[in-house]
Amino acid sequence: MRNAEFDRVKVLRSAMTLFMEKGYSKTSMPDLKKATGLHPGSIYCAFENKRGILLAAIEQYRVDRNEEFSAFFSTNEPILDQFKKYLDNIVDECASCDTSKGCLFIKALYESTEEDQEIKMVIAENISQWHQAIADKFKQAQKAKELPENRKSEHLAHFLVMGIYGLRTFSQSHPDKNILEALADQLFNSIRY
Amino acid sequence: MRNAEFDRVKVLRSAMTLFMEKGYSKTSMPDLKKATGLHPGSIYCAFENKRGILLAAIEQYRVDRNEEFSAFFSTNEPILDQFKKYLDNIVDECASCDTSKGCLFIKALYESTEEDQEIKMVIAENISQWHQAIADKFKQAQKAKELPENRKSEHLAHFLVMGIYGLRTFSQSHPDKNILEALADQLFNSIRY
DNA sequence: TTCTTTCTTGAATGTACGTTCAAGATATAA
DNA sequence: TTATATCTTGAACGTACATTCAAGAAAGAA
Repeated sequence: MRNAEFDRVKVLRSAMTLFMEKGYSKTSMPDLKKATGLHPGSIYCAFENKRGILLAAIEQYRVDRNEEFSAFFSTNEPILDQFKKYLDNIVDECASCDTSKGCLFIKALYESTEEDQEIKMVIAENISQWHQAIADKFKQAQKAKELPENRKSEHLAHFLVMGIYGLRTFSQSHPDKNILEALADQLFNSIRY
Repeated sequence: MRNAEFDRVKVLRSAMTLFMEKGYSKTSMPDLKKATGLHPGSIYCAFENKRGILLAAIEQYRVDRNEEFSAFFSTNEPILDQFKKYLDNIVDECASCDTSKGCLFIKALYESTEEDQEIKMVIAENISQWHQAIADKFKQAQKAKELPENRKSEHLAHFLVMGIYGLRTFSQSHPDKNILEALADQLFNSIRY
């Protein structure tokens, strides 16, 4: 007879930002209260506990990144040009030094412990979906003769995923735009030829 | 008039292992006490505080990885063969699913916050040294005509560092030896040619 | 042996956190 | 308007942690 007052998506985006900036452990309930405007009781009612917020935030992150991916690949350009712009955007994120623009999957993966296999599994599944979406695009590019067909699209996708993770991780210590662009170029070229 | 009873290096290796397995935040003083056999007082006397243990562990990690690096590159083989074995060893670490065999630099980088710029700086400096050591080896390989000279050794080294970070991060969710080997092969090839 | 310096011990302290829950507020239905 | 169901509030609770420190132990010097 009464609906919740808060916007679930907005709350999750706030939590996402905090988890990326400070990490899960160092994000306290007071932090979440301050960022979301929600009181502990409401948070616990909506997400059960702190871990529930993380899981919901990861799911929201997946949805958001998914939409972003689709946007990059829904133009009329050649697929390789779409990939180039997709990579450029990642390089921009890496070079921005904006900690909230990192990858929540990586951040949560590195923070998850042995006891928390579920989080690892959820993220692994999300990454697999992302990998598959990339592989599908490479397959399309091969059919359109934009790419040679001597290498499997799944392999190319794995290499791109690895490269993106490398870029993101490298930028943690060396957020130098010139270097990152050169690395992205070489990565792109070693996929193209 | 009395020497400390504990072996500093052993203590730091224990701490290193804990920090890699559980992360810094989730490693508690009771954990450290159990793993090192040292009581809080002794730990605080030797390292000032928990953060001091992390800094000392990072330094020990640097020393250990440095020795390992030198060992791989002190044979009489061609330098590219040394690189191949170096990479193979990293792939083995990644595929082993042994959380203690990860990279403490990455782990600590991803856990460090904005307020802890010193940790980030220390690690960035350590990574730069590692990068330079790799670049020097590539330079040697170029002089020995093992590598073409059309790309700067510093760039090749950056690409290798990025690739290794990519492999390590990728293996966090997909510790599949076959995939990792294929990725390492492509990485190695895109440096060679 | 005795003295003195240094290291070791582990209980105690203060703090900060995740979580709970009962009282209060508010929106819808009757 | 009144009743009722649901959401919101925030104080309170228990726990676990990093850190301290004074007492005890032990090694070397005299």
